[in-house]
Amino acid sequence: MATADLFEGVFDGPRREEIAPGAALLHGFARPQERDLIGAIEAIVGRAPFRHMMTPGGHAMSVAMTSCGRVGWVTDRSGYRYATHDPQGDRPWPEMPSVLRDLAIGAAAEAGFAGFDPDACLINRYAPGARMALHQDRDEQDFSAPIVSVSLGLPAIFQFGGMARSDKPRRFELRHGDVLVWGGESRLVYHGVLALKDGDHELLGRQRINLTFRKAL
DNA sequence: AAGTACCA
DNA sequence: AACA
Repeated sequence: MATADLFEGVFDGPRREEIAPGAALLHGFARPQERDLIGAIEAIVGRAPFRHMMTPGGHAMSVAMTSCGRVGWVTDRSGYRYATHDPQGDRPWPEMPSVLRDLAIGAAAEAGFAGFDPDACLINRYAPGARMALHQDRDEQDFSAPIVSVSLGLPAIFQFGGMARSDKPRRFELRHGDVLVWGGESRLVYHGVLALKDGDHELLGRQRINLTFRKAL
């Protein structure tokens, strides 16, 4: 039996996988802070609840969203944009907690993007069946900053494509504690998430929570 | 400038 | 599951 088999299914510390130029999958990077991250998310959601936003085409998104930080990403019939205030309640978004911000900065540095200074963190909740169609993150002002994506709870299949929507996406499983960073040549790649398979995560139950850090302004 | 992570 |  190979040594690796002895560790099958056992957390053996962070592992970095370069999946494309400028893109790194940091397996298990967020595991040490998992409880603090979940606590911080609960506090944010208490003040800015998850909601299903409307696409410009008038369809409710299957993923429920909220934000924290200087600005949050919003969509409604008038389009996509970053806004300083939560449209539901017209209050500023909750501040970005240090445990979230420091994790994102650390992951970015680990992936080769030292000096990342996120001003927005979009928090996405996937219930079973929720998905995210292939799209680009292009509502930010400065594409020199990477995107940092933290996965918590149930695993999901992430699609990582190319610069053209027609480029066939590759698939990667994103598990609890994984952090995916993409920037540089990969900053504008099309990406998405397949419909979430049902399951029961020991900390988060029947859901996946994704944190996406950006420099929007 | 137009279109958008949506749907069938 | 990907496509038009």
